[in-house]
Amino acid sequence: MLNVLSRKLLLAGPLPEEDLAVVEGLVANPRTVQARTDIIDRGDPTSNVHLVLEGIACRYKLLPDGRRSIMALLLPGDFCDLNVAILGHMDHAIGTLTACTIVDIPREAIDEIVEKHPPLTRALWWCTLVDEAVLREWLVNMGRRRADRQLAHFLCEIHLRLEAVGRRDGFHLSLTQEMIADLLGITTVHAQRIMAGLRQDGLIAIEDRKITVPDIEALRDFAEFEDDYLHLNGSAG
Amino acid sequence: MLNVLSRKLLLAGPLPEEDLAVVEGLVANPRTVQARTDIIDRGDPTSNVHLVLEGIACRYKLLPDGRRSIMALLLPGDFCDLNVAILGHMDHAIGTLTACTIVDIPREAIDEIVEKHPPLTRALWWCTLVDEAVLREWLVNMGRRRADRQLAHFLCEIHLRLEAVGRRDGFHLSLTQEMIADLLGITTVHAQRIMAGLRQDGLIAIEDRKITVPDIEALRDFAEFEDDYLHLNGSAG
DNA sequence: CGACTCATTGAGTCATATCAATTGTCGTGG
DNA sequence: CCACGACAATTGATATGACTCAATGAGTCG
Repeated sequence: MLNVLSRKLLLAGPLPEEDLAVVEGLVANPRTVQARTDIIDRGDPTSNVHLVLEGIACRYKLLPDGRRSIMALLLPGDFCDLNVAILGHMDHAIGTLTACTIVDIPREAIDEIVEKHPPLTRALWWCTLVDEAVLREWLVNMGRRRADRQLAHFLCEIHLRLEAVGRRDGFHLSLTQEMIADLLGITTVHAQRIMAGLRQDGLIAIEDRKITVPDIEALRDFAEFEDDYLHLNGSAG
Repeated sequence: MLNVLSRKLLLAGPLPEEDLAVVEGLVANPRTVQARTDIIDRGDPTSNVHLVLEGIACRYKLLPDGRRSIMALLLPGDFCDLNVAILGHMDHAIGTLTACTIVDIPREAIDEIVEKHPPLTRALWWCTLVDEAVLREWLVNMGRRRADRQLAHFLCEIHLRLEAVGRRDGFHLSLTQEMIADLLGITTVHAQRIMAGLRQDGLIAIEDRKITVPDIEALRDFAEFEDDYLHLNGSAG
């Protein structure tokens, strides 16, 4: 059974046995981090590379007035700061939303991969490009879709991303309404409103603060969701 | 006098003479492209690399209902698709907003740089990371700022980015209200409204469809603009 | 005295209502 | 393509009450 990171990297295309072994070796000494805890703060110098093994983390910024904006969700298999070392400092913070398992990877391990394992390097590169593509789609989502469709679109994406690394298991998302509001760029009150709407329409179900999707196809239709931006079709290269 | 690309790459840090010469060599056989013309279409396989020498281009997507979302502005010195070759296909289109001068760079030239010129490779990498940082800031901008402040913030960014590559010359931006609306995720009518508002407050001036900024400091204050995300301080590494 | 129950409290979250601000839609004319 | 007006829809601001859950501390029983 492969770990999440291997599963994710294989989405970019096949990897030689040797490289896969290297990947498996990277995931060592995981540590647990509580929910709502910063992993990296804005302004920090860039040090180790962090990988999410379990749970949900996010990139975020705080505005002068205290409001928060979440710019990316980091799911199992996602790197927090693979390449930010090139930039001198972090221009945003990274924190957990739920309890997480994190692996710290020494930057030298990455450097060695870049030197000695071209196929694996390519896979890592692929990851960062997909992250960027997701960011672009979020921008479209935020700019051109109403909050209810935006949430639907977002849920479709997370559903697919979790499935891609083998973490579907029924797909239940456990985020507070405040977190969802910060994700969608709306207020918590409005988040409540649109969630109530989607629930009434049977597009989502909520029990015990967990969101589930009874009919993913219906939700995709509602959101006008097209998944090409996630580049999961393995047509890399 | 260095060309725009050299100026931009030097923002990442110093480069050896040899690498600078390579950069200068890249910029050959520029061609002119009319305003509102696609350079690359969504779904296209990835081929040559394109570089903007003059004018303004953008990344954009079209929604099923025909609305457009502009996700990035490509200014002189910006690459259109430096690294997208890793992904099999373009998930968005790239088109000109104003008339542009474009250089087509064979992908092999990039491959050679990656093989033989580590400092230059690092500079190219820096470019893509800054692009991503800008994308994140746009997401914050769109999610958490009112349209007028959002426009102000956007103008501050363009001002700085043009200045960084030596293209300030008074800073006049010549975009239609529709383009600005597609940039900010609003309607053209609303774009008209907020532009009228900023003009009334003396924060921008418009003449002959060109936006100018009489007092950049006042605009920065209004937008609560912080420029750290552009990583122009040369503290790379 | 120690272990246990069980109100009380307070923080955090969710649900809902009302009113206001922002933004979209449509239409008209320059 | 820009300007502007009138009206509608979406979203924000503010307030209130219900609910959960953990922490606290008083009281009870062994």
